[in-house]
Amino acid sequence: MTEAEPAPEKRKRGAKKSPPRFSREQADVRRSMLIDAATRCLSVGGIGAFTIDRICKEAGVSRGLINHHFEGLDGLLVEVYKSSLYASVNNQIAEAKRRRAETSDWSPQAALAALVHSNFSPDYFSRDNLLIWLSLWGEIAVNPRLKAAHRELYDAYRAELAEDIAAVAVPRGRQVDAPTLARNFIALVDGLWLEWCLDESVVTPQAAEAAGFEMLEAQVGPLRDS
Amino acid sequence: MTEAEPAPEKRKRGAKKSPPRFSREQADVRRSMLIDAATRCLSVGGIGAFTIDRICKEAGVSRGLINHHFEGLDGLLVEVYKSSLYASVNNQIAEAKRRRAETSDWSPQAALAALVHSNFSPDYFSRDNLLIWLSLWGEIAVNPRLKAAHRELYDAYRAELAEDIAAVAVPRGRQVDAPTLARNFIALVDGLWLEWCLDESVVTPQAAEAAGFEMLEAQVGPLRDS
DNA sequence: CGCCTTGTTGAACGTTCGTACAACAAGGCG
DNA sequence: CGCCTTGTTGTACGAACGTTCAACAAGGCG
Repeated sequence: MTEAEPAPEKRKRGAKKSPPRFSREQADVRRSMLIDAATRCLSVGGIGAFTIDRICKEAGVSRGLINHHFEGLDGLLVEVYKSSLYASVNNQIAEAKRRRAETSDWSPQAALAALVHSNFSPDYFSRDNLLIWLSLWGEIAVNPRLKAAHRELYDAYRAELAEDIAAVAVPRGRQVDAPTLARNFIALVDGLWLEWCLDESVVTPQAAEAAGFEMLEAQVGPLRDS
Repeated sequence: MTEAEPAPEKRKRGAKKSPPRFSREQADVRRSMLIDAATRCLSVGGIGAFTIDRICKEAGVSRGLINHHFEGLDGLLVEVYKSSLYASVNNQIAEAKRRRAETSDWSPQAALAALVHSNFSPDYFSRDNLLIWLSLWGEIAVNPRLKAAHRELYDAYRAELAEDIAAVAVPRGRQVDAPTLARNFIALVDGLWLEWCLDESVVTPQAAEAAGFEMLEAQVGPLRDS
């Protein structure tokens, strides 16, 4: 819009060939662009900014493109969920599984500490990211399709965390209700994250991480011995 | 709408006087009706159901009434916040203050236990109620006016909880960081509440209350001695 | 009974929303 | 160079949105 307009009048036949008005992209590339733009809108204006007009303007494309690449706006929202939440959580699960399998390189407590720590990395424990989650939580509570996906995702994450906890507690001879502890830990992290997003003066990411470790260490013993 | 319609045709002059088409209410009464209807809409459909049409239909009044009693739809949202969240939290604070002042009737640990317990009462720890909070959290993160109100409210609640914690810990000779513990407790409760709303199979209100007490008792000693 | 206040109505308006679709053009291919 | 595929555009459309406001009428008062 702000670029220099190249002669608004109709081009004569003899004029030089006009520059391309747009570029064609592979379907995957364009989908990623739209998902990224939609995610950006969410992190700025919440679910109220999740509209065709704003997303397309943010992506720099025309209004018709979302319905060409996705099943309506709802379809795009599901893809944003998968791309943002699903991908990042599944990534955490996959890395945790890998660490727990490599018993030669990773002690159980180091693997658990790494999983806990990853919850508080700036990429994840950020305000932008939380605003996306907050918007999606509000939708998950209402949208059955998202709700089912979210349950499956959280179940997997909770199970992985419980396994990591048990892998530390059992050799130490500690009697721990690992699933319950995992559930409470996740609740604490989400709650601290929420508080931080609504009022950043209440808690720092460092303090939140300390609180998370303290909850676990109270039951399974020290995890941060470095 | 479902009432028997009394003769749709135009009434003749000689006909009996027609029944009132609506009833006039005091401003306070009508405001309460609209706030209640708006709250109901939020608890059912989230922030997406917070529209003039649905709220007025839910309240059984015409579309023009919201703008007559409130400063637009945003004004009504602020009133819903004050009515739902503000009122219930301030109520908890007031009761906690009263209990803590009546040292003859309430021991410090009983007062703290009562405050903790109130977080899990069915009136408060309910799915309907959480959907309202979830909707409002999403708005608080975006709306500066709501954000300021929310910070003030949570600061007051956190301070009261910290005082109740200190009132138990100090006589027992326990060294406790009461403000931090209060903050972590609130985060845990909100997180458990959130998890329960998104997937009720993960946690029960009873289990959530147990988790809350355990977090506090790990630092200040037993609270539930009955 | 008739007036008056004012809570209430409902239509009208301009805006924004999501979707559909015909027209367009970019880039590959022969 | 011209055709063809298909990603992209931009308009059109109906529905729903928030707001405004003139008209209405319910209920109190004299």
